[in-house]
Amino acid sequence: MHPTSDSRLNPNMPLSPPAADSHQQGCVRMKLENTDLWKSFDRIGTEMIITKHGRRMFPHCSISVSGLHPLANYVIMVDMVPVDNVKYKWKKEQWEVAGKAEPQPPCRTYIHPDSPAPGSHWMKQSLSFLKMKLTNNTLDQHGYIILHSMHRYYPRFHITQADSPYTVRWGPFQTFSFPETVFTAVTAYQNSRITKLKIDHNPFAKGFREGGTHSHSKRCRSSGSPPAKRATLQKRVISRSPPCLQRMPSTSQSEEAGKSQSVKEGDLSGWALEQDPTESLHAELLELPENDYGCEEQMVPASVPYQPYRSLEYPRYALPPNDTDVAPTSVHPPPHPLAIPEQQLHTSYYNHPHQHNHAADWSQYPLFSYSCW
DNA sequence: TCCTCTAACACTTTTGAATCGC
DNA sequence: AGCGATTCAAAAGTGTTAGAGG
Repeated sequence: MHPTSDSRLNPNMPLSPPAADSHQQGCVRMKLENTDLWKSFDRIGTEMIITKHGRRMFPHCSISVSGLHPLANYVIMVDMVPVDNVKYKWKKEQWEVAGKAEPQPPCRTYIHPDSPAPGSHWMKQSLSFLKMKLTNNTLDQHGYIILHSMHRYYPRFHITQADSPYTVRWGPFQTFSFPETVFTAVTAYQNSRITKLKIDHNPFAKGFREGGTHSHSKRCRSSGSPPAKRATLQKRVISRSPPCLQRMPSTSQSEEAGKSQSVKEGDLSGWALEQDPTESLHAELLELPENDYGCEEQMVPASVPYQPYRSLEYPRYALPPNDTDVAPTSVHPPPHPLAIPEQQLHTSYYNHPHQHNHAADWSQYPLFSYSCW
């Protein structure tokens, strides 16, 4: 079925340009940009700090997209999905299961600040979710993604044709995820190897690596603040020369534009949408045949109950062609990570068949907060 | 006692307003 | 006057650590 048919099914769905027919959702491809960095962390066991006031991810999510219609508007968003229904603890230099998972916090979806934007914009350059923040504060008012500490998650990216975040609900989704982006949410780093890796790669952590205060900042305070300032200025002058290397220009600029637009038009760009996990609006959809959803979420299989929910909205698109950009595709959700030896965990467990024993928990992760619509 | 979480810390990077020069 | 480049200060962001709390 074609997107235009969707519009007929859902009167509120914005009409796409006629030419969009030639760019079916099934052709959409997504690539994780900083794969090597993610894999470096993944080999050790990625940990993401979450704080009460929100913490950015590192490595951050950066993707590139292709196969979109250049003129059609799309909304791109990301949410976090629990890998399993257990919580972990760090013991004897490794992660161990510490019991059943906490009840899931309100599910939030972070919409890329540029949304909505035409396909040409999304395909022009890689998309950064740098400003997305993670928190463990279930009462958070900033719209950050709420996670539980000591639980494992992975980011899941969604693309849908929509002229406004408000109309996303009615559109067909294409969902992507990447096996190397699985991480454990923590309030303090547990694995010292992760700490070292972050300090090596994260520029903000240089304050602890350089200046001689690393690990002893409180006891060995350096008195040379002015020299540090000079160094900063020199670096800035240098970095100004190639602006494209400082940050993603269009991202930051359009981000600001998006913010001002959000004030004017109530745009939800850059904000997370919240869903009370106790809501079960799509519960009736969870009984769909499993083979109806396999092609929709690519790369990493997601929760069984989640996929049928979306597959109902767009069961007509063909599987995207095999692409080296993506991880091995499987129609099965991942098995329990701990059912696999630790050394295999990060390399192959997504290819393992899965027993669908976590369906109820995963079904708590719909895409949106219905209270927002 | 152990585990988890929080806040303060020192430092770097980012951001945006102000200033300067053409 | 307008524009782009540069400067500067404030804000934001980082990992570490001690201490609080369960």
